[in-house]
Amino acid sequence: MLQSLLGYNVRRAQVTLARDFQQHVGQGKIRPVVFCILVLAEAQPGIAQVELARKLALDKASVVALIDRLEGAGLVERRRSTLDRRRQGLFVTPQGLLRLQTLKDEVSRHERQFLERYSPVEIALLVSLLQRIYE
Amino acid sequence: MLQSLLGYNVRRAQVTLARDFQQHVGQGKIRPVVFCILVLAEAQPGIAQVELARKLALDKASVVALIDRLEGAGLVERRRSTLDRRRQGLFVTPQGLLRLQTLKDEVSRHERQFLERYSPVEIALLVSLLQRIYE
DNA sequence: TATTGTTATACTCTATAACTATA
DNA sequence: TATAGTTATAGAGTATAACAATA
Repeated sequence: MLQSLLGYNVRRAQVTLARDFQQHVGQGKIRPVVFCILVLAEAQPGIAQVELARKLALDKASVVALIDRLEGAGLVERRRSTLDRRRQGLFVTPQGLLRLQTLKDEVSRHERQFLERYSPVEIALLVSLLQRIYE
Repeated sequence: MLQSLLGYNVRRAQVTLARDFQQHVGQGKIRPVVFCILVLAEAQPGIAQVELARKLALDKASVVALIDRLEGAGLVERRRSTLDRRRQGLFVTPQGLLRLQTLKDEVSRHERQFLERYSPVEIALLVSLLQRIYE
């Protein structure tokens, strides 16, 4: 009966993926959300923290704490925007880019373990069905 | 690029479902995990706490805390097994059964909001694809 | 007035480790 | 020795509220 609930199945899948991520990515020190921040900042240098919060469905205050640690580790830096001085654009440092490359490889290996269980069509389908939940 | 990651999509879906659950079930006081415990205890009266932990992918110590609160609210009770005196079987109280019925209705309404977005075939497919991740 | 970022704070959720009582 | 349950504890992860600076 539990197995028929969408919420139960999504939660079990999420827990499984999160634990495997922790075991195989960044020696357990990089969380999925932090990885996402790095990826987004690389794709869109100078991205605002509010926008990260929106894209990751977090409160902006939570994002601040995450970036504090990333900045402390020298992987990103904040730069005040000259156009809108309220904004602190986020940039991945050269060291961060290097680290990100390693992380991406680890994430790929981690994901592959699960993607292997599907055909390409099934993966595309699964992703698109999941997006219908949160989009 | 993030959108192509299985982990990202599952996480976003899970967060969306969990927030909606909190808004629509048990006045925000019942968490998904707690609901699951009630359902499992109803389906299998006297179920052991270790087994709940296993089925919900939690540590047994975490289950103890959850059941403490359920017991405090009078929704379940522990009864020492006479066959194996280490075991504390879990039983839903009459009051708990009443409450569970309400919760089930609320969960159904909550789930329906999302299930509406799919055809029956798609739902079955989504669930079966998700199970391949955690089974 | 609204928005960006920040700080301080508190709460929830979970695991770990060490323990007991039973087996 | 192993298992079921418990306690104490600590560490995450997050949100809320109040604030400063800027628009």
